[in-house]
Amino acid sequence: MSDAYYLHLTDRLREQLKDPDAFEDGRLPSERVLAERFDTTRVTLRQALGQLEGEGRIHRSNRRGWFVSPPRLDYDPTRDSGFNDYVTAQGRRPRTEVLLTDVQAYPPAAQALGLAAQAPLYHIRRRRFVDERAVLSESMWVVPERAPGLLEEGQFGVSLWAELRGRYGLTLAHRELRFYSESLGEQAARELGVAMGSPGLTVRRATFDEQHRPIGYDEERWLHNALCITVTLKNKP
Amino acid sequence: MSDAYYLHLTDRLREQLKDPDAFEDGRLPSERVLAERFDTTRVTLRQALGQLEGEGRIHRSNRRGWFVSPPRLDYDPTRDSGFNDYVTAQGRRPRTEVLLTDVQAYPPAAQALGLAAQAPLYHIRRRRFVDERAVLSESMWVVPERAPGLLEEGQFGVSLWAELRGRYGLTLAHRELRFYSESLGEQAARELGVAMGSPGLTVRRATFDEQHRPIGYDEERWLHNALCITVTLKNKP
DNA sequence: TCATACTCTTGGTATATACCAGATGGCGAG
DNA sequence: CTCGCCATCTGGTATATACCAAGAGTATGA
Repeated sequence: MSDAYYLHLTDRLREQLKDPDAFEDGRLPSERVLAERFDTTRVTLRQALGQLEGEGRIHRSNRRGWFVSPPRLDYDPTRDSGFNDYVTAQGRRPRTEVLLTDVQAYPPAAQALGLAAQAPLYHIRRRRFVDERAVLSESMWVVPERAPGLLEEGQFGVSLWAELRGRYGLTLAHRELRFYSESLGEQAARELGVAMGSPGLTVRRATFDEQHRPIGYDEERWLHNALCITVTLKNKP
Repeated sequence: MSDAYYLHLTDRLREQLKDPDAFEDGRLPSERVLAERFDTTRVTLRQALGQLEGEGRIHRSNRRGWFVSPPRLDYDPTRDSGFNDYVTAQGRRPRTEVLLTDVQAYPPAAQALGLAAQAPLYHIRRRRFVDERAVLSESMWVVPERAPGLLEEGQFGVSLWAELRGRYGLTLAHRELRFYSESLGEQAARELGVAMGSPGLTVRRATFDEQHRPIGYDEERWLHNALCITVTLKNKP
């Protein structure tokens, strides 16, 4: 079906997107304007926009409009270099907001860490930005015994891992990562300012120290087109 | 907007999906039937189905219908255990089809391997099934000097890595992986029997031997809800 | 027997239209 | 000047309808 009309629209839009100055502020005209310009309906136009969204070329901010997507962020979840470090290293501007800190039990975290389901854990929920665009909503659970008093200090805006390493002398020796593609749920969508059901990428990570004792667990929800996961490794037995 | 009607539809469908025997052959009723049953239009119903598709609960086969999705396959791209091995290990039934073998230059592969852009490479294109559902379309490029005569034998249906290891004594010592979420293009969508633009997950992998000489490069296009990437690692410096 | 043609069913694409709900920015009151 | 309201933008949801194109199975004919 390469002759569907909406595919012609995607082609024409793709063409325009190549010129970075075509849209002021990286903002596309409204759906109504575009539909009229291409002499079609909003329904069909939205099909074309959805296609480009899937390709990672554009994204939308809930009820604000469509925008040209910047290049994906390279992200290596096997390293514990902080978000701020690798975003800055790629010439982008990072920002972090702490949404919530509390103590709670979270059975999936407990299970991944090999703890009792109702074991209380330090919980930190954050939202992270690249160039003022919210791209990541994450929750982190830390085993209290590994980092007593962690929540009291509250400088999580920087690097939580640096904190764990520097203040508590923890070594992250062992990691279990899982990632998969899944549309964003209601909470994550709200926090990232996108429509519920927008495509997303989930990263779950459990970390352990050298004695294989659990340190923490975290769940990250990314806008799907905001990142490219990169892993470099050698000599896996 | 948790009160949108289509979200009620997803809730009701989700409920029904919990009962594995609710749908014969894992097949959902047609869109027309469902729309009538829920007293709505196909347009709205498709919105609900799209939501469930994004969640990975159902999937569609092009113009055949909607189906309940089986559990995701666990996949560790850092290991070179063959597709057949880990699919079987998870109690599923693997199958592989070789679509094409030839010699061609592929600049992205060459770049990832540090070779001249027009360097000829062995090329193998395959399609892989789990329980007779096509879930993966992949292309593999191998440096001819590492595996002379590779294409002549033609037993790629089993494990290509085993072949490289056993017949050519190659050791996969170094890997560079990249993965990201991206909708499926025309070719991959056709080969997997899904609609173009369906959500997908792309894995790119460059492999090197102990002397850091390039061995091969491959690109995998997965149905997004068919897999969960799992990586376990220790003591990354 | 086997390939071909037809038919029915399915999802895929499209038009036209309407109203809802959140984001924004300007205007006016304090 | 600042705060809060409100008109006006935006995308989000929904109805009703029509036709197209590919899959699947059945009937048909050599």
